[in-house]
Parts: sequence; structure tokens; C-alpha cells
Amino acid sequence: MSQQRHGNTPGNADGGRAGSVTAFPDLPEATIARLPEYLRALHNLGEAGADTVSSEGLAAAAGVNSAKLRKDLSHLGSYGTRGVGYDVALLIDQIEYVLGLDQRRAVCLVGLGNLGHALAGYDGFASRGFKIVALFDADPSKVGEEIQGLIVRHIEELGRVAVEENIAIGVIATPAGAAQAVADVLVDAGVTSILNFAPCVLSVPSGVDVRKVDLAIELQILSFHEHRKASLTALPGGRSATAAGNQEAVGS
Amino acid sequence: MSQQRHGNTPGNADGGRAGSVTAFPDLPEATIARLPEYLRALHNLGEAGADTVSSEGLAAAAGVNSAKLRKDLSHLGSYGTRGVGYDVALLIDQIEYVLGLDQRRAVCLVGLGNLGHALAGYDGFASRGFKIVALFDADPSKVGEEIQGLIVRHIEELGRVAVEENIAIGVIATPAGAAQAVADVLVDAGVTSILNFAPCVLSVPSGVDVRKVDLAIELQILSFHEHRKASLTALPGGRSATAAGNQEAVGS
DNA sequence: AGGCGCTTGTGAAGGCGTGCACAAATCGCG
DNA sequence: CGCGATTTGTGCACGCCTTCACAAGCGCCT
Repeated sequence: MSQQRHGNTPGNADGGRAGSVTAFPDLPEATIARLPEYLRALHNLGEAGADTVSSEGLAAAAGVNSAKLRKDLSHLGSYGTRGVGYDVALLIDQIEYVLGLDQRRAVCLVGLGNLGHALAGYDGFASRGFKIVALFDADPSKVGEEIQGLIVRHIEELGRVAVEENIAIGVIATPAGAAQAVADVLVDAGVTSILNFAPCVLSVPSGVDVRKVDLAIELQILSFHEHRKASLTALPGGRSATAAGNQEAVGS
Repeated sequence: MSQQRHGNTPGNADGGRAGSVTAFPDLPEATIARLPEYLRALHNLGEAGADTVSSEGLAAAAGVNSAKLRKDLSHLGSYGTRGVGYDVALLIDQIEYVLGLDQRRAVCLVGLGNLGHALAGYDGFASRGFKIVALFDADPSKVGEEIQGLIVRHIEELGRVAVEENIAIGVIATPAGAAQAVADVLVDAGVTSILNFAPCVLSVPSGVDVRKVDLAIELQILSFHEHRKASLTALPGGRSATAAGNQEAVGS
């Protein structure tokens, strides 16, 4: 990781960030993971008619600490006004730019089982900067099926289509046994980002990013906390009748 | 502070850790989030016929560093044998116990749109310690529908059913606008763990755990990396991505 | 015009997690 | 029985992230 810190003077903070900004100030990974949440909160606020929002208000809407939010945003530059807050529209533009959402990204989806069908129909993708442009499956009985206006193609076509449609992001929703082979095909086709829903570890060349979502793992983590809570309430005499005292949003 | 390793000597490791173990050594959150991954890898290894596995081997199967794996496991106690490795079956039992998976947990699912249908049919839940015992929706046209052998009930029945079936975990797969109301109903019904697929922040009383899975956010994070990679390759520096193969997983 | 209240941006401190490197422990073999 | 090979368990140092607290900056009101 020889990531060179390159001087991010707040000087360029004004509106003119048209294409000239070379690379990115290396944002902390933790910050990047929160930017989408801020973005969603900002869109909500914007639709509610807010022109500006304070760090406190935005932090509440995004479910984080306000100091953390300010520090996160400060990494992008100075887009707030002291004494006033942040301009909602401006901040939306800035975050969308940083996340690369100003260009609608083409996504392909591999595996149209139960989950794949749901993902193909999930309108949260389209409404937040992504467009599913192709569906693939290895099962001949599924090929040809029309889902949400797209025809399911055989996975052998993936390489050709990926190039034609300039697909950079692939979503894997196959069973675990097929996932690695699919990943290999995706990588060969030039895909450099993969979202993996299959419960397995993918091996990919460096330069390819993989994010994994495992629904069962999330439940197992909750199960642990259930287990812990149960063993705690069993011990002290006072079975905490109602913990509903203080409202605290327990974020992830 | 006084992180006293509580005398969980390897002697009783086999069967004799019935419910009497007081509480849990407070495992680091990061460790907890990885335990399910270890568990999955162990099951794979076990089915492949392995009796024991080294930290190196298990780490590779789980996609993590071996030192990290050893430290994680050391938090549970000493369940390995130096010079040999870890007993697969024993470690499976131990992790399942810690995660509270020795008892099959009852889960209810609220919201049977596109995603809800997929979740209801996802066999990864049943195969990994969970059982969906009830489905709810607010839409009368969906109530009565049979999915995977379960009848969709109206959400007003949630309170009664949750108590009857002893449901501790609820999954929210509704639109964002309905999620908070559903969460309130779940909490009132005694549910203390919530897995939220709706793109919004939930406010719940302390003592209730919420984990959030937002599919679009995952894509947006990938989009950022795409954006960054694109702006790097545009530079004449010609450093072709040397980043080590990194497998990022959702969490925190 | 000047002061006052509000909010951002940030230096500093502390905590948490990671990875290295090695001592301790166990097994197999001569 | 002792020795070497192997692997676990862990002390330690380092870096990242979070949180606090406050100076700097901005707008509004008088």
C-alpha cells in the first residue's frame, strides 16, 4: 500500500471541480462506506424541502455522530458554511461525484434463482445510480426468460456482452458452488468490481474489488447478541422488565 | 481493562459447557463478525472429510489472515492443539455455541414484495440455524398467500404470533416508508434483534440490536472504487493496480 | 458597524484492531 | 527417551478510526 498522500488543500473547494481533479484524496475506507448513507439522507431532506442542513441534523438523519459526519465531509473539502450548515443540493452533487454516481453505471447480474429475481426487480438500484443491463444464468431452462424487460442470456455470452455494454460491475447471485467460476468469467470479461451474494470466498486478481453480502451471516451476528442478552438477563436478579427507557438508535 | 481470561480450560471443551457459563468474555465486535465466516469454512472442510485444520488452512478458506484467525479463536478459549491444528468438529460446536446457533432461532419476515419473497425462499437461512416461522404484510391482497408452506398474515397479528412462536429476530423487507412503523411493532412484540433491508435509519430502544443491509449502498461503494481506479489509470504514472487482492466484506 | 450566537472544521487524545514475531506446547521419529 | 519439526497462543507496536473540545468563520440583529 504505497498510497501517496497528495496535498489536498481546501483551496480547490469552490465549485469548479470539473474533471480536472486528478485522483482522489485517499479517503478513509470507513468514510467511504458512510457516504452513501449521507447521500440517502440528503435526498430525503431535499425532497422534504430543506435547502440547508446542519451537521447535527444530517448526522441524525444518517444515524451517526455529528463529529464523525463533519470529519467525514471535511475529507471531501469545505462544502459547509459556518453558522449555517451544508447546502443540501451542493453536497448531494459533491458526494455523487466522489462516488462516481454522476455517470449511471452498467451492472450485470449472474444467477437468476430466488434472490436473482428479486435483485433484478429491485428498483433501489435504478433509483440510486445503477442500471442492470444484462442478466445471465447457466441453466438453459432459464435462458430466454424475460425479467423486468430484460432477456436472460446464457453465461457464455457474458464476455461479449460485457464488452459491448461496458460493464464494470457484476453481481453474483448464484449458489456457492458456481460463484468462483462466475467470478473468473467476470474478471476475464473485464469486470473490476464484484458484489457477491454467494456464501463463499472469491479469489480474484489484484485490482478487482469484491464486496460480499451474506444474509445468513447477518442473522448469525444477531443471534450472537441474542445469546449474549439471554445469558445476561438470566444472571442478575432484576429481569430488566423494559429497557425502553432511553431511545438510542443502535446503528450497524 | 481487567480482561481476565475466564477459566474456560480446554478440559471441559467437549460437551460440558451447558448453559451454566455465566456471560461471555466480551468478544471484540470485529471478531464476532468473522465467526460466521469461520463457521461456514469449517463446515465446508468437514464435509470434505477433514478432521483437523491448521490456522493457515482455515484462514485461507475464510479469506483472512492466519494471525487474525488465531487471535479471534483465542478469544473463545484454547480449542487448538499446538503442532496439529484445530479439531474441525470441536471448533464447529464451539463457534455454534458462542453464536447461539445450538438452538434453532425463530425468525419472522415482514414485507413480501420482491425481496421478501426471495428471503422467504432462501434456504441459506434454514441450513444455518434459523427458521422462518411467520410472514407478515400490510397489504390485504398479499395476506393469505402461501409461500414456502407459510401463509402470509396481516401485520396486526404480529404481536400475538411473535409471543406464541417466541420470535426474537425480525427481518424487515418493506419499503423505507413503512420500516419504522414495522420496527415499532416488532419491538412492542418483544423482538430484540432486527435485520433491516429497508434503506432508512431505524430508531429503536436501547437493548434492541439492528443490523442493516442496503444493497444499493454496497454498489455505491464499489462505484467509488471504480471511479478511483478509472482516475488512476488515466494518470500517466502507469502504476497498474498493485493493490493486494482485498476481499472486503460488509460489516462493522 | 460591531458584537453575538451559531456552526463548521480540525488538532489532539484515546481506543480498537491488525499483523509481526516469537515463546510455549505438542507430536512423530530415530 | 530425547530431539526436531510444526503449529498454536500472545505480547507488542503500529496505524486507523472515533470522539472531544475549541478556535475560526459566518450571518444576523441591534
